[in-house]
Order: sequence, then structure tokens, then C-alpha cells
Amino acid sequence: MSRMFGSIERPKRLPDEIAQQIQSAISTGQLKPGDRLPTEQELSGQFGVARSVVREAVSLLKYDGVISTKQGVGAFVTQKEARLSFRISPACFEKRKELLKLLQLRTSVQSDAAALAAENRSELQVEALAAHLAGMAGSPEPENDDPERRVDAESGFYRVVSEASGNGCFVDFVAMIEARLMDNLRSVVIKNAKAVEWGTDVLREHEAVFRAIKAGAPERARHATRLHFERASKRLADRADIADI
Amino acid sequence: MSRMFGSIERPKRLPDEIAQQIQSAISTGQLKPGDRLPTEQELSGQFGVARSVVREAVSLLKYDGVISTKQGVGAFVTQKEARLSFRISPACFEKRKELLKLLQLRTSVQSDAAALAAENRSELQVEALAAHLAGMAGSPEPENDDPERRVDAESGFYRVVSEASGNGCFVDFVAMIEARLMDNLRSVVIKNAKAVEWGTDVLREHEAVFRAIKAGAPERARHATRLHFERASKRLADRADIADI
DNA sequence: TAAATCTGTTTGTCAGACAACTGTATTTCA
DNA sequence: TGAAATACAGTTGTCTGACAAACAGATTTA
Repeated sequence: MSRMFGSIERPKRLPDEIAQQIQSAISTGQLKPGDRLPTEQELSGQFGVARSVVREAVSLLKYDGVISTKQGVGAFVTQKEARLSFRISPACFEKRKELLKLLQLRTSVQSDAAALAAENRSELQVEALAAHLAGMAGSPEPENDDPERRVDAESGFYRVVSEASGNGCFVDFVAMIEARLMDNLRSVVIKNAKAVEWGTDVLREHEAVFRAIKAGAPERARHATRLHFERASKRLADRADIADI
Repeated sequence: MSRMFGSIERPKRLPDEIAQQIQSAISTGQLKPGDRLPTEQELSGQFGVARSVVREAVSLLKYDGVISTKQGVGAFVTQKEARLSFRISPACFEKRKELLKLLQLRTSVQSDAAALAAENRSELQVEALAAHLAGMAGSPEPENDDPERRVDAESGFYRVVSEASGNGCFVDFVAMIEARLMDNLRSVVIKNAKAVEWGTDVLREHEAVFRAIKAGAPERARHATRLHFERASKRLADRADIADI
């Protein structure tokens, strides 16, 4: 087989880099389900790294179910249905359109978490929500305003909502997405928080969620949450310095 | 008959085994966020394997964001918010209560996918849905009945629904969960399909989803999907030979 | 006191070897 | 001739030892 992969630059983590290259070869259809990968020795030669590095890269992809190996035979690209984990691809943060899709998924999960929270929340959690809600209000004096604190309060609010759902799956999932968003877009989110009129419309959106959960009204909680996150998604995507289409 | 035997346990790979042990040490709180792991040499000694095996295990956990390493310093358990992927833990299939939580999450995502599908579906997708719907109907002659085919048709139906949403995040996420469920509970699902009165109530649930998507009615599609999956979850969990509490 | 240097530890990478497994070609035997 | 047993080559899985690179802390130096 001819050289399928180019050589690789040194400074980063070698296994991650190689795993990514193989992954993208699969994503682009260069390697299709059922195809056999080059042997570890060949890959090692093509990438110009030791076999142990290739092994680590392959083992990562194997861990995600993207490829599977058989001793004595080789490594093969699996069917798409064999995926064992859900990850946010970096592409989500490169194009506005992709980002909106990710936000849509979060909206969906978060709003159902709110509905469950309305049914299962404890009094303690209601208090925690109230505290976070208070933290989201802007300071009366503009010079004391702290967008970072408000953003963190908002994250905390919806984290408690997820916890109050009583369903760990929701907690884990929402936490993962929120963390990825903050890792990639925190600065944009902060800028957004600075610009938006807090204390009025947006805060009322959160308050609606809070009141519904406190009142134990699942449908209202669901709709209020959806309303907020749909609007927030739009605000964020409009502002995000992200390529169109 | 498409699948006569379940998958068999192959001799487990060392790195996976060790990764799992470390992971469970973290889950049980034996290792807390911020804690440093023993050095690779120590772990290699404790587990009685080569350092390369330990390295592979650690690299898997690192890939999920469960631990992070610093050259020259060590490996550390990260904060829970640093997770980079969402995986279904095996525990979900061990207890009825946990299984229901997982099904709840799928219900949430799938019903929103249906709502989006109602807005974005193409005519071609409507036809594909109709075909799957037809496949779900039981055969008039009981002796020709094939629960496996019906189950596959159902999976296919909701896969197309996800695709029709136009949002790849939904597709990937639902596909992953569905695959995990089938891997772990296929036999139960089949048994369930045999017992349930197809052609009447259940089929009507699917038809309601179909009509709503065809008619382009998001809210109706959402509710119809939710209704079906909530009932299906209950039926499945009631039947599942899974421990209570 | 502060900066620079040394030193030991730990992770990251490399190289080579052997074991375990698999598919295929070859041989053996009825 | 045909089928079973065997041998063989190729690949992944594991082991071992070595060195490079980065870091924390102690030591030395200006």
C-alpha cells in the first residue's frame, strides 16, 4: 500500500495527533467501514514514530469503537453503529451552523431536565437555585458589574437544575456539553453577558424556569427552559466570531 | 433469523482491564479529583504488567478527560467538569432504576429529534418512514410473524426520524444510545416484541409520530414520540430480567 | 535576596524481542 | 483423490530496557 498518511510535526502529543489523522481519514471516507488499516509497522513507518505510539493511537480509536482489532489479523474500521461514546467534534465550534446544532441538542436535554426537576427537586435544591438566580442579577452600580460571576451563576443554576432531575444521565451529559462549550466559547459568552440587558428580559427567562420548578410544573419548566436556551443560542451565535455556513 | 447467538466474552485486553480498575477507583472516591496517581512504574508493579500496558490504560482515561498527565510530574485525576466524552456505563443495564434513567434520556432526545424532523424532513424521508412503518406491522398469519424484523424496522424508523431532523448531533447521539441498548438488551427487546399486541395500540403510537412528521407538526410529533417512548420504556423495564432497585 | 544551576523523578518516545493468534499453504494419511 | 493435520508467515499483544524531555525542589551563585 502506498503512503496513506503524511509525516507529522513533533511538538504535540504524538498518539493524539495520529489518532486524529486516522479518525479524519475515516470521517472523510478515505477509510470505510470494514476496511483494514495498514499494519502497525506500516503506520509506524508512514508517520515516522515508534510502534508504541501508533499502538496508543489505535487503542484510543478502539476505545471509542471506531475501529476494532483482532490479534493476528489486523485492525478494521467498524460500522458506525458500534460507537461507544459521544464526543463533541471540534468542527462544532468552527462553523456557526454546527454550533447551533450543538446548542439545539443541549436545549433539548436541558429543557427535559428542567421538567424532571419540577417533579423531583428537593427544598434544598430550590434554595440553591434561588441563590444562583440572585447571583445572575447584575449589580445596581455598573462599575461593580461582573459578567464572569453572572455567567458562572448561570452555569451553576442549570447544573443544579440537572441535578434536581434526579437522573445522573442528564447530569453527566449536560455537564459534558456545558464544559466543552465553556472551553471553546467562554470569552464569547463573557462578551455576550456584558452586552446583554441583564436584569430585564433575560433574567425574567431564568425566573420563569425557577418559578416553574419551584411550583412543580413540569410542562411550564420545559417550555420556559426551551424558550431561554433558544433565545440564548441565537444571541450567542449572532455574536460568536464564527464563520458562516 | 438474523442473530441466533449473543456475542461471546473474549479474553479481555490488559489495558482495558487496568483502565477499568483505575476508573472504578475514581468512581468509588478512592481517588478524588486532584489526587495524583501512582507512577507508571508503581502501577506496573502493582498490576504485574509492563509499563507499556499501564501507559495504554492511562492514555484511555486521559482521552476521556478523566485524568490528565504532566511530563516530569505525574498523572492526576481531573475535575468532573473536564470530561470529554459521554459513555453509557455498564451499570445502566444492571439495575432497572438505572435503565429507566437511560431510557428517559433517549426519550428526551428522540422526541425533540422528531419535532425537528417535522420541520425539516424531505419527501424521500417521509417515504422511508412509511416503509419502516409498514415493516413494523405484524404479519396477518401468526406463523409468519417475525419479531426481529419488526424490532429492526422500529429501530430503522427512529433512525430515519433522527436523520430527518437535519441535526447530526441528534443522529450520532441517538445512534450511540440505541446501539448500546441493542447490544445489552436485544434479547429482552425481542421477547418484548413477541409478547406485545402489535397492530393495535403500539402501532398506533408509531403512526401518530409518522402522521405528525408528515404533516409538519413539531409539537404533535414531540408529544407522540414522547408518549410512545415513555410507554415503551415502561413495557421494557417491566419485562427486563433486571434487578430491582 | 533573587536568579541561575544542578539533581532526581516522572512522563514521553524509541527500539527490539518474544508470545499469542490467525489465515493460508503444505504435507500427510486414508 | 480428498480430507485432516501440520507448518509457516504475518499481525497484534506484551515485555524489557534505554534515552529524551519536562518539571519540582534543593543548591549554588551573583
